Amino acid sequence: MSDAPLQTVTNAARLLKAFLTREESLGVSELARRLGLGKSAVHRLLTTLAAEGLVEQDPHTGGYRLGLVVFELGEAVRVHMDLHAAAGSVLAHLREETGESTQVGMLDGHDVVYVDRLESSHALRLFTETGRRVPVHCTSSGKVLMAFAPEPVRERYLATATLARHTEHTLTDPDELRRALATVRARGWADAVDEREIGVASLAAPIRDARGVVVAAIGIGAPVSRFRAIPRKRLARTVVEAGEAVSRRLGWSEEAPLLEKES
Amino acid sequence: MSDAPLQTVTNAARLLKAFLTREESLGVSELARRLGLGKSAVHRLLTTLAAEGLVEQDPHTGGYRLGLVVFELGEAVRVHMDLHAAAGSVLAHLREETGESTQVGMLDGHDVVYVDRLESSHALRLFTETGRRVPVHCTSSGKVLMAFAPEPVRERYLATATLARHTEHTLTDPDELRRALATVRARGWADAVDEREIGVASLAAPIRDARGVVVAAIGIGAPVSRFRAIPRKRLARTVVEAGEAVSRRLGWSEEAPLLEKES
DNA sequence: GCCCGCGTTCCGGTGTGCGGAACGCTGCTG
DNA sequence: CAGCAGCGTTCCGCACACCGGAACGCGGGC
Repeated sequence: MSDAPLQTVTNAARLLKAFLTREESLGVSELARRLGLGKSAVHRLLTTLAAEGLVEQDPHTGGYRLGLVVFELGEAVRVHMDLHAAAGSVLAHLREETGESTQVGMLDGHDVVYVDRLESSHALRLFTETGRRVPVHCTSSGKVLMAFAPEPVRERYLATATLARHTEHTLTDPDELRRALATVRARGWADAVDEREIGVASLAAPIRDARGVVVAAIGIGAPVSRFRAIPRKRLARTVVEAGEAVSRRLGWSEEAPLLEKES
Repeated sequence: MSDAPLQTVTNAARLLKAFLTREESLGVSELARRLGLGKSAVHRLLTTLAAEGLVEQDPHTGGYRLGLVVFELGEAVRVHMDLHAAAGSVLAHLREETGESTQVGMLDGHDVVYVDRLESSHALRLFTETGRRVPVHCTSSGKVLMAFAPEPVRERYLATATLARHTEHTLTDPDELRRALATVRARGWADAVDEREIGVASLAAPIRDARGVVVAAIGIGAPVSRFRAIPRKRLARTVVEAGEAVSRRLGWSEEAPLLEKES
C-alpha cells in the first residue's frame, strides 16, 4: 500500500505497465522519459526482463515490447476466474436476448476491468475489449461493484477517488454518488446513461460467489437510442436474472445463505 | 542476453512464473521453498508486487495469487498480435472444414505457445487452451516454426535443446530432427502422429507476416483414429491454404516479396 | 496445552543497482 | 558528404537498498 520497498521491482512493474498504452513497441529512451529514470537503469531492467521472457526486443527497430510469457501469465489468471467458465454461456444468452454487447467486469482499485465480453451483432455497437480498464463512477458495472463492496472499501473510495467529469451527466460529487450507490444496492442493479460518453448507455447487475460476496458484475452496453426503446424495468430484470444465473453456477444460493459472514 | 543483472527483478519474474502452475494461490513459505529464497525476501517481493497490482493477497487464506493487472497486461499482448484479428475467421473456417480442433501457435524459446484456438465439436476432441506451452520437437506447430526459423536459431536449438522422449515415436536425435525439419521446409507443412502423446495427431502450416517472416503456425489436432481417415495430402492442402489466408491478411503476398513501408 | 506451521517484522553488513558520461550506430539534413 | 541528433548499449564508482537470519503473534491440529 503506502510502503513499497524494493524500488527496483517497483520500477520493473511500472515499466511493464507502461506497455498498457498499447503502443506497438517502446524504446529505451522513451521509457526512461516516461518513468523518470535513467536510460541505463531502464536498459538494465529491460534486458533482465527480456532474459525472463517478460519483454522481448524487436530485432528490426531495437524497441521493446511485452513478451509471450506475459500473455501466458494473463491466461493463467483467466483460468482462475471460474467466472470465465460460469459466465460464458450466460453472456451468450444475454446477448441473444437483448441483442446488445455484454460484458463481465471485476473491481480493481478505483477501476473496473472487463474480464469477458461478447459483442452486439448490430452494426452500431458498443466496442469493448477484455483487459480494458474503465472508471467506477460513470459506468453501470462500476456502480454495481462499488455499491456492493464492503463499506470500508466504498467509503475509502468515495473519500479518495477523483470523480473525473467525462460528460455533463457524470456524477462528480461524492455524496451524490453515495446516494446513487445506496439506490443501486437497494434495487439490485445499476444503469449509466450518457455518464461516461454521450450516446452510450449501460445496465449491470451483481454476480456473487459461493459465499455471497459480489465478485463481479454482468451488464450490457448499447447506444442510447436503442437503449431507450426497451422498457427499463424489463431490461433490468433480464440482466439481474443473468447475474443470478452466473451466481448460481458459482455456488451461490439465495435461499440458503449458509456460512458465517455478514448479511 | 545470458547475463541478467538486477537479481531482484529476476527473482520477481521467477516469482510470477511460479504461478504458471495454475494453482489457486500460493503462500509465502511455499514460494520461498520453490524459489530457493528466504521467506522475508519473498514476502518483500510479494508486497511490492501487490502494491503494483501484479499479485493480490487472498484475504481469507493469506496466500497470494496473480492480480488483475497481469491479466490486463496479457490482453495488451494479445492486441498486438494482428494475428489474433487475422486468424479469427480463418480458424473458424478451418474448423468447419475439418471438424477438428484448430490452433495458432508462436515460437518462444524452445517452446510453442498457443495464442489462439477453437475446439472441435466432436465429443472426443483435442483439448488445448491459449497460453499453454508445448515442446517444439514433438508437435506439428513446433516443427513448422523451427523449420522456418532463421538458421542460427534452429542450429542453436538443435545444439542445446533436450529432446525429451514423450512416446516411442518422439524424435530425440538432433540429426534426425534436422532432417525432418528440412523436409518440412521443403514441402511447406509438418505433421506429428503419436509423437507427444499416443493417440494424438496434428498437422500445421506456416503463417508469414508482411515481410515474409514466419511468425506463427496454424494447425489442427485430432485423435489419430479420425486423422487417419482423411487423405493426408488433402488435409495438408487445406491447412496450408489456411496459413496462406492468414498470411495474406497480414500483408504477405507471395508474388511481390518484401517491400519497405512507412517512415 | 503444546507445537509446528503460517505470514509478518526488524536489523545490520555487503554487494548491488543507481545516475552520468561516453560509445558506436543509423538516418536525417543542410 | 560532413554534421548532427537521436537511438540502444556500455562502463564506472559511490551510496544505500536488498538479503538472510532471527524473532514475533497467530491459528489449527495432534
